[in-house]
Amino acid sequence: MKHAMETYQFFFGALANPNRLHIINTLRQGKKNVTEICTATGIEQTMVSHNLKVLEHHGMVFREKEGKYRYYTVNKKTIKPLLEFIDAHMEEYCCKIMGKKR
Amino acid sequence: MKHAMETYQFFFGALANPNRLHIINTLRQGKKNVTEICTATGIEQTMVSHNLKVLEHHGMVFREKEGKYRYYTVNKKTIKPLLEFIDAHMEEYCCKIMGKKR
DNA sequence: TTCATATGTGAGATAAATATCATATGATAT
DNA sequence: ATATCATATGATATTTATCTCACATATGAA
Repeated sequence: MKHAMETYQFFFGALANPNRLHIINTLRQGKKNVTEICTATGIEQTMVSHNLKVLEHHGMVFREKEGKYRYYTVNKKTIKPLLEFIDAHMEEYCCKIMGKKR
Repeated sequence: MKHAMETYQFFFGALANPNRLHIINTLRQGKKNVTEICTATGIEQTMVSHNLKVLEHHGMVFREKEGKYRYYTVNKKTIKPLLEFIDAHMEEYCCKIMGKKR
């Protein structure tokens, strides 16, 4: 059943990256344009653009044009419950693993 | 807030891999030992062992010893709702993306 | 139109994850 | 004790993802 599982690889692959998670996290505070994301996260602009493209393609963020700016918002309907679900999983099955490596 | 996000990278990193997803999928049918996982998935034994180790470390599967066999079970409490949640996300935000690349 | 600011894209360089191989350990049977 | 089957581990080879750089496009201002 490799086929059905490809969907999940697609999904998880989008989120298994520190820069993308950092961007998602900063967008949880509210919508931001690319430059604002850069200053908030300290990530270089072209890297931010590359990663925003991935996130948008995976439905994790949305984009809206405003003049010369592109404002991005996080997909709260997906991200919020997902992160909460993971918190619960980690609490129950991986308590005290983080803090060490991997 | 890179710190809080590391947890999520840890979590997603465990699942963003085709072999590990393949193993998880085959374990959904019921518990299997390593050799059974190999034949069911077609993945080489050492690769299966390496990946099972990762999955166990992340609380995605559990292991129980039975004589010379090690039986693995999937963490249904996490995996089942997670995959269903992703199905819903994909349906709503990524419909018709899969089938193409990435 | 020309310039400055904002953002996006492609390609090569770099880093990280995965696969493979050789071998180790552990258990049961002979 | 030895042989065999089951599983695990470590090191290197290979693949894949990420980062960086040079440049492209787009918008609004001067």
